[in-house]
Amino acid sequence: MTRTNAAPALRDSATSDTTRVAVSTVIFSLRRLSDDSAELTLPLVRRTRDPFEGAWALPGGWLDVTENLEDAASRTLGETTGLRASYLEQLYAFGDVDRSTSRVISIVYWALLRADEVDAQVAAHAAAGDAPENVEWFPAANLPDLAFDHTQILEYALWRLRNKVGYSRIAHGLLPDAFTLAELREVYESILGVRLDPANFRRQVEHSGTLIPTESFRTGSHRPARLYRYNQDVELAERGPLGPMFPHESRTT
Amino acid sequence: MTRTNAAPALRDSATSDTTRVAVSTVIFSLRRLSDDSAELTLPLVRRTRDPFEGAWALPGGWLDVTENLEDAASRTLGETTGLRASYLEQLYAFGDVDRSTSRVISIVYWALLRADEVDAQVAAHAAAGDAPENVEWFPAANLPDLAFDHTQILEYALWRLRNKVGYSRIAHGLLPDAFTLAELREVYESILGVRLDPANFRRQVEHSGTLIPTESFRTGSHRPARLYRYNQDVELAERGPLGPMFPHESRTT
DNA sequence: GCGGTTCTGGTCACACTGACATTAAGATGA
DNA sequence: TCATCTTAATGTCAGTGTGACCAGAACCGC
Repeated sequence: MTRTNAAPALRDSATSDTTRVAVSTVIFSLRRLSDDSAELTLPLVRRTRDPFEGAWALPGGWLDVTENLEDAASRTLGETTGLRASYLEQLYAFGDVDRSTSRVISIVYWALLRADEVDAQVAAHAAAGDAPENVEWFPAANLPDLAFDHTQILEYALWRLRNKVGYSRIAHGLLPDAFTLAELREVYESILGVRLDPANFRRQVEHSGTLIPTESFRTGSHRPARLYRYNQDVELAERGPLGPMFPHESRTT
Repeated sequence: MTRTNAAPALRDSATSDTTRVAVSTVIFSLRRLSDDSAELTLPLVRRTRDPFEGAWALPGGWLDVTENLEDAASRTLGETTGLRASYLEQLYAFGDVDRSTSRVISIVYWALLRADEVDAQVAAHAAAGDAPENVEWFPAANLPDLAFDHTQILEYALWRLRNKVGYSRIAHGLLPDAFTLAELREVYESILGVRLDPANFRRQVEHSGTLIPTESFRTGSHRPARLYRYNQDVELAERGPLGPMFPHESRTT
């Protein structure tokens, strides 16, 4: 768990003239703020090797010859966060000649983690005092300078996330099994950076057929809100002929 | 012009255990049929080397260490067709371990070629008798068996094209500078495989602000149709932070 | 009980769209 | 010459989805 690879690291920057392939992942989750609003966050890894040593970078690593691209993304995602993604999609292949000191093709994925799982994991690490070295969560709206072209990569990932949230159901990937409509709406609001009308939001999302109402309610300081579950029969996002996201698993979860 | 590379060819299938990077491109254009309808077509390259020798494959080749990904796609596209793409976009990076006899990562692009330029090029080759060896155009609806996983790649490219045609202006990439609304509608119809109402189509596309009416008309067997030009101020497709498609060029065309 | 806040359901106007009717304008053939 | 055919272009109408907004329901804390 404590072993983490910062992507595009170079063993040997000058000698080799071959092209190497790295896989990195932009990992999104939500963090609850003190004022009870939510904020988009993502984990970064501090580089420990030569180019950009000490700088923050996307989690990732070299592609193993015997490893599928998506598996590499899942693996490094697990190594940095200890979790499994609720959504994982290829973002883009970056391969400009001058993006690193040697020729590196970075195949970048982006992922969503359930906010509750991240909170639990972080709390567990804090309790045990074994928080992973060199990994830190940053608010997506306020990032440090990043190594290589990772700033542009992240910008593009954010753009894709904001776009996709508008025409798919990926927002559910940040929430636990059961959630209120207000919580779901808050996900949209923190990703898009806008405020949505609660009544209209309810109408749309209820009418979409992706939610299953439960008989439970979330009780708070005000009128209790009904809890909903996500309809597992509906894909989080249409992927076309690339098929379902995790064909290796049974869909019984 | 006659030199063509079929993508993922292997010099040596067994010995090397390194990962190699290839760039392939799915090239779409339109062909006018005898019944005066239009058909989506694409060029394929016949493989001349060991794995899948003799089979049809996507145009492409190995990535040069000193070459950007998009440049490699442009280059092989030019080598197979002798033309420049009016639209070029990265499709996906395919990298499953078992997709070839050795480990090959294929970064696939897809492109649109103007139908008139393709027609002119094909006619010129026919006249000069120097038609490129091992290159043939196939209707997208009726393709032969392809080498490697290229059939799935092509299916995905078609899916992306059909999707994108619905929310962007890429259809213009298949047409010459001036065109009638009926011709533009025909592009949509042959890509989507549906028939569109001429009146409603006109309303939508006119209202979108991407067309500039000219004072010329196309005269045929019936009432002449006004010719339109594409509004160059509008991008064919929104690309987000990846920026404009060809930042190297001036936009004065 | 009362005020405050959120949840939930509803109304209304507006924009967009699909279906369809109608006129304009040229080509063709009797 | 002129009726007919076909496509171009404009217009109408009903149904749908959406943003803005209102109002009652339900609970908390005082």
